[in-house]
Amino acid sequence: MEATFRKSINGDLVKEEKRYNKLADQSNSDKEGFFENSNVLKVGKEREVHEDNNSKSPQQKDIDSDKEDDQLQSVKADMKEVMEENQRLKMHLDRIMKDYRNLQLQFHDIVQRDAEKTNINIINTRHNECNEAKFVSLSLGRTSTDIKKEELSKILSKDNAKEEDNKGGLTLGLDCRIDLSVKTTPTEFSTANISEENSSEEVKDEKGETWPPHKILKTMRNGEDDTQLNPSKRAKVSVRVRCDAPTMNDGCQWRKYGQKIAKGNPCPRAYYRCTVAPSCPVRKQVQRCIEDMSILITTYEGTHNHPLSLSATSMAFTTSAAASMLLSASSSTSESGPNLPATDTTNINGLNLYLSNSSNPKPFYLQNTSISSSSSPPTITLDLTSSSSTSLLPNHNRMSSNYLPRYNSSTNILNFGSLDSNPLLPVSWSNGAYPKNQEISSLSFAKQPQENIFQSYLQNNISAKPTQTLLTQGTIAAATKAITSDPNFQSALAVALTSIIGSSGGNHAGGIEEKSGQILKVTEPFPVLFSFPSTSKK
DNA sequence: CGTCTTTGACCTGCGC
DNA sequence: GCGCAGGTCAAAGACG
Repeated sequence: MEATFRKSINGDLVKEEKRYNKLADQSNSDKEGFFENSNVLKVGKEREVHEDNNSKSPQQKDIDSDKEDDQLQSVKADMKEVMEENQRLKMHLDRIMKDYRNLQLQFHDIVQRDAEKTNINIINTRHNECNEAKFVSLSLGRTSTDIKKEELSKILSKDNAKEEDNKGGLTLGLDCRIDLSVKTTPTEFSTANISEENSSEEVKDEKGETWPPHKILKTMRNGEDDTQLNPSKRAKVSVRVRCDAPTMNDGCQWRKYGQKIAKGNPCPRAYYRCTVAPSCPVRKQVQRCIEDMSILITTYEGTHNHPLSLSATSMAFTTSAAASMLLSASSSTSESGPNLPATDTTNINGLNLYLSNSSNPKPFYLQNTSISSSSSPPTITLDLTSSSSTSLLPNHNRMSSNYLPRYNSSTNILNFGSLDSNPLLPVSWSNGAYPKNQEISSLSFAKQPQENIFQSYLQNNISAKPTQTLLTQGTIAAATKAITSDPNFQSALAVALTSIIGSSGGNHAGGIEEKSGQILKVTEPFPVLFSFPSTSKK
């Protein structure tokens, strides 16, 4: 960024210098031209000059010399202006560079401090392994590893190096890695940590040889631990959208690696692997809905270990938010016992959600195997096929419609922003409501004011105080508490969920209303995982 | 020629 | 142990 920044600033300076030089040249050429012409007049066309001089009156000569003086004066004035402007720009550049360095130093300090605290927390946590701990990962698609203190500077320097290489490409800097990679209890989101470890593993071996993805996967399979083998700890996020294209544009690059005819659906299921980074473990399955061929079901699994584009980040964010709810619900409901029928209505952290089996998909449902003792991984499905998703809670229609992702079938792009947002920029990380003079404001890349619940919530509750608490475990707890206790978030989430459920035809929502007496009111805090659920290998 | 897709073979987990 | 189904691999072909 610094390099890019320098380039742009320097570019301006160079332009100014060019302009200056041009003016200088012009003035010189004017002068030279004047003298040249004079010479020509004197030497080449002596006769003419003679005649000319003779033909000109003394008054005309004075007028000519006045004109030349005026020209010279104006050119000199221009040069002076340009030089002053150049000086101003240079001073501006210096000031900006100074600010940038200060910010960089501050960030470095914070990361270092957090690493120290994290290490302390890890030690404490290991002493209290029997105690359950709730985790929140705020990695927005990228995930974290147990970053050692000394590695931080490397990472920073690497990032800087990348930025040096990255010519003008903006990278979303919200990938601050938070992780507490400790031995986890069964209720913790260990899969996320595992995938993070895997995903962030060096793609190169000791010899510096780059491994192809399949080799990495094989290695990962050999070295994995038990939790990764446990399918009940994997979580998948399915997204149902109406889409005519073979696959929807979610901002990532995918490579198809397989296709199968699954039982019960004549439409083949396609398997895609994320190719943005060679070691990225994220996969997705794409299959047409048997009931409605226009509906495309995309199932995401795994955690991206690389920076994401804005639109991909949006998808990662939304799906991981859904996954977090699923995992939260999973861990919560599993405590109530494994004998609950899979289609039972279960109160999960205050959220009344219908659980169902995969053969009978509902517009929004949890497929919770920890309840049904099924072997399939838990899956959460987001149904984006309904156009009007705000049949309930009319007072919140505008909010919920803005908070819900929409799929634009014409552009084949999933849009997580507001209705009037640019479809090419599904999520803007800036917001008109965002307080100015916050350090995080430097992370704003888009300019459309939006009312996306997640982004605004992040901005208000997490991003707004990045230097103080975001990277500490205390912060994590605080953020979890803030997220889950904030009535705005709760109501917005309730609206979003209600909208999804309500859009399905009212039966389920009605059931919720009847049974709970209140629509999807979040009554208890639940852990939030802002990253993809992990990929678990066989 | 490199990249991507296709597709049959293979592997693995699970139920019987 | 066997068969089935889901998931993955990798060779071959297509494509730009």
